[in-house]
This record gives sequence, structure tokens and C-alpha cells, in this order.
Amino acid sequence: MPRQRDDTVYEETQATIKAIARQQMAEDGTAAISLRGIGRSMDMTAPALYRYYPTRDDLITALIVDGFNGLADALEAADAALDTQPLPERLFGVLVAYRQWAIVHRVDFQLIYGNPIPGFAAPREVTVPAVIRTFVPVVRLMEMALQSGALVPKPPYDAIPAAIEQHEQALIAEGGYPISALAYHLTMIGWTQVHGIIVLEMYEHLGPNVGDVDQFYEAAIRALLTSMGTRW
Amino acid sequence: MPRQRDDTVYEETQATIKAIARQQMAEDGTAAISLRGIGRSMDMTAPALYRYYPTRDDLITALIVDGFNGLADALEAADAALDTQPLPERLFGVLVAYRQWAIVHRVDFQLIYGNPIPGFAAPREVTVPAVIRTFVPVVRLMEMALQSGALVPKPPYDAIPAAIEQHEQALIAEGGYPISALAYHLTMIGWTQVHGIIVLEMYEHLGPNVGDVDQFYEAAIRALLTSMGTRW
DNA sequence: ATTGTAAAGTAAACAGTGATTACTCTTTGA
DNA sequence: TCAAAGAGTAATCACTGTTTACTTTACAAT
Repeated sequence: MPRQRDDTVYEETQATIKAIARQQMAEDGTAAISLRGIGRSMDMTAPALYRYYPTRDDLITALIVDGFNGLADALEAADAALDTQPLPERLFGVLVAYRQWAIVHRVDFQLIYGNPIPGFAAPREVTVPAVIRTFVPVVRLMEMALQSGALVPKPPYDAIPAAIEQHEQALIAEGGYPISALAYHLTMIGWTQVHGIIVLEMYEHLGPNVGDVDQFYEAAIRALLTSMGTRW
Repeated sequence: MPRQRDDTVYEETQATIKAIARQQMAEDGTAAISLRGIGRSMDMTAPALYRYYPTRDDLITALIVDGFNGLADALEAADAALDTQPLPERLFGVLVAYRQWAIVHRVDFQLIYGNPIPGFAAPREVTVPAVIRTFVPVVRLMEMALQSGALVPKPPYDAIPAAIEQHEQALIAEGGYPISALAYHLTMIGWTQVHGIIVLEMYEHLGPNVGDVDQFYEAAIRALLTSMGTRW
């Protein structure tokens, strides 16, 4: 609607709105995003915000996209920071960074991977590519480990059910990634394991059962990578 | 407050309220529980519901407790139904039942393991024991498998980090369960894996990536059990 | 310098929400 | 028979997202 003389102040206002929304979430949970509350915090009335986001769901969608990108950035940064390490440790380190980001950015993680709002669900055409970006660093390291012999797939992790391999292969071809189906598949398994621990931890279900979640996480991930055939 | 002459009609009304709340959730998601809406559906005004649940959060807590018990019941039923099967298949079958319940009772699962409402979190003193009940069947089968030799723990799944073993051992002693720390620990790992797949599937993140989630789940669980040392 | 136009913001209102209070029936046990 | 307690209601408070109609502000071109 706007976009004429001063684009930057418009975008700055959008950024301010998102920042305050994030702050509200951090204080009172993902569902606490309130347009009227945001308005109050920046000396504006609620309807004025509609000049910047046509609806509350659009604001939330914007926050979700930011969240995915933040996670992807963190993983890429961890990957880059560990580039002198041997491949298995690098892969492990990126997975540790994954959980680290989730814990530090608690509500963002809940927002992007949880059940943020009433009937609201972010449009898949925006989330699916965003999700893919978050495990590109992982799947790439996995592929490198496979090719370099740092990971020699060991039964039962040396095979993929036919129907799934076909689907994964199609996705890889579609995206044009230089990746084997096995690297992709092992990443999916690792991803689900990582995610399960983080989610249970986040909602206070895991801590009471294992005590030190840090140690549990690292042990579980190392065990999984080992059982896949990682040579440390 | 009540509890005098006619307890049963009081409890029936409570049950009706919960049933309608569940129906509302099923239609419009976990956050769609509205006291006024429930009232409308049963020809009552909203304030009248406060005779049965002092606050909306108490109603939700009751629904959560029901949810945990429903899941636990389903697992116990699956366990019982499979009692002629060999132990590994029985364990596998119970884990399949876990996901089955989650998919059939979508919103109940989201309610008990997710982030149901604004700042709301069910009191831990009620959820923790309920959670424990849900994995009693699993941990028992795990112990039986270990003792019978159907599961011979294989590295790296034959050891537990010291601090965690200590915590788990204390929990076991506290509850007085006839269970080894290893059985408990392997259950925790399996639980987190199961949970990760279900949660990602539930919010439409996994399906697009692997296609047939049924197959992915069964393959992943079989692979995990195998790598732990299961003899099928 | 003035004017016209579009962007930015506001006030008021609508239809909801959970929760509380004060009140009225209705049933029942002594 | 009648007081007491249970069950329910109407009215109200303080919120929410959203829409509409209106006003202010600021800039660009005449």
C-alpha cells in the first residue's frame, strides 16, 4: 500500500512492531501477541498497525519466517566456526547449536515448530522452504561425512525403505542439491531425534526424567551418530 | 463446593462440559476452548460453568489429565493385545500404538504435550506422574526384553552417562519400580525419538520431507531398536 | 508559497472473550 | 412447612482483533 517516498521508515516501523511482538512473546508466551499491547508499547493505537500488517496472522507469519531464518543463520554460523574440526565433531557441533538456539530463542522455537495460535497455521508454501534451509547445513555435513569415510553407514542405517527413498530422491532432484538420498535420510532421522528431545525439554517433560538434559542430549546424539557408523 | 445429595448428576455435568470442550478442540484447535461456546452448546450461560470448574485453566487441566490417562490406557490395551507376540514385536507394537493414539487423538496430544494456552502450563505435580504412567508399559517391556535376552544392549547403547544414571536410579528407587536404569534410559531415548517424529508429523513438517510417514516411523523405530541390540 | 493528494494515525464501534458479582429460582432435608 | 443450600442467570468489567469514518501530517508539483 505505501511504498513511495520513504520506504525505510516504513520498514523500520515494521521491524519495531516485530521487535515488540517478540518481547511480548518472551514475557508471556507465544499467544500473548496482542496488537493493542504492541500499540501501547510504541505510543500508537492498534488500528494504526494495520497499515503495516493487514492482519495479526500476517504479523505472526512474518515472525515465523524470521524465526526460521534465525535458526538457519545460527546453524550456518556454527558450521563455519567449526570448519577446522574433524567432520564428525563438526556435525555433532552443529546439532548442539541447533538445541542451543532452541533454548536461547525459546518462544521463537515454539512459534515456528509448535502450535502458535487458535486456528492459525502458517502457509506451507512459506514454511516448507524455510524448514529446508534449516537443515541444509546438516545434510551437507552428512554428505561430506559419507563421502570422506568419516561416516560408513552401518546396518540398519545403510538402507532406506523403497517408497521413502523414492520420495526423498525426488525432492533432492527437484531442488538440485548435490546430495545422496542416504545423507538426506539419515538427516531426517537425526532431525526427528533432536527435535523430540528439544520439544520434551522445552515443555518440562524431559528434565524431571533425566536430570541433566545437556548431558542427555549430547549422549543421545553421539550414540545415534555412532550407531549410524560415525568414526570419531 | 457442591458434593451433597446428588453427586452423580454433578459429575455427569462435569463430563458433559469436558466432552463439549473436546469437541470444540477437535473442530477448531486446542485454543478454541471457550466457556461461552460450551455454555451455548449445552443451553447454559457461561457463569454457570464456574460451578463445575472454578476457572478455565482448571477445565483444561482436567482435560490434560484425561488425555494422559487415555494415552496410557491405549498403550496398556496394545500391550495386552500383543501378549502372544515375541517381546521385540510387542515392544514395537506398543510404540506403534503410541503414534496411533497421537494421530487419532490429535488435539488431545497437542493439549498434553504442547503449548495449549496463553501463559497456561499445567501444574507439574499433576503432569509428571501422568507422563510416567504413559511410559510404564514401554519401560516394562524394555526390562523384560533385557532380562530375557531379546535385547542384548550393544554399544553405544550399553552405557549411560554417570550423572544421568544416578538421577534415573534415584527416580526408580523413589517409585519402587522393578526396573533397571538401562531399561529406563533406553526408554527415554526411544521416547524422545518417537515424540520427535510425531510432533513434526503433527505440524506438517515431516510429511513433505519423507512422504509416507507411516513407513518412516516404523523404519526409524525398528532401526533404533535394532541398533540398541534387539534380536527380532 | 500554495495547494492538492496520499500516507499515517485516531476515535468510535462491533463482536467476541474470561471472569466476577449480585441476584433469583428450585430442590431438598429436617 | 420452611429455611438452607444448590444451580442458574443477568449485568458488568476489562480485555481481544478488526472495521469504518474521520482527521492530521508531510511532501511534490504547480
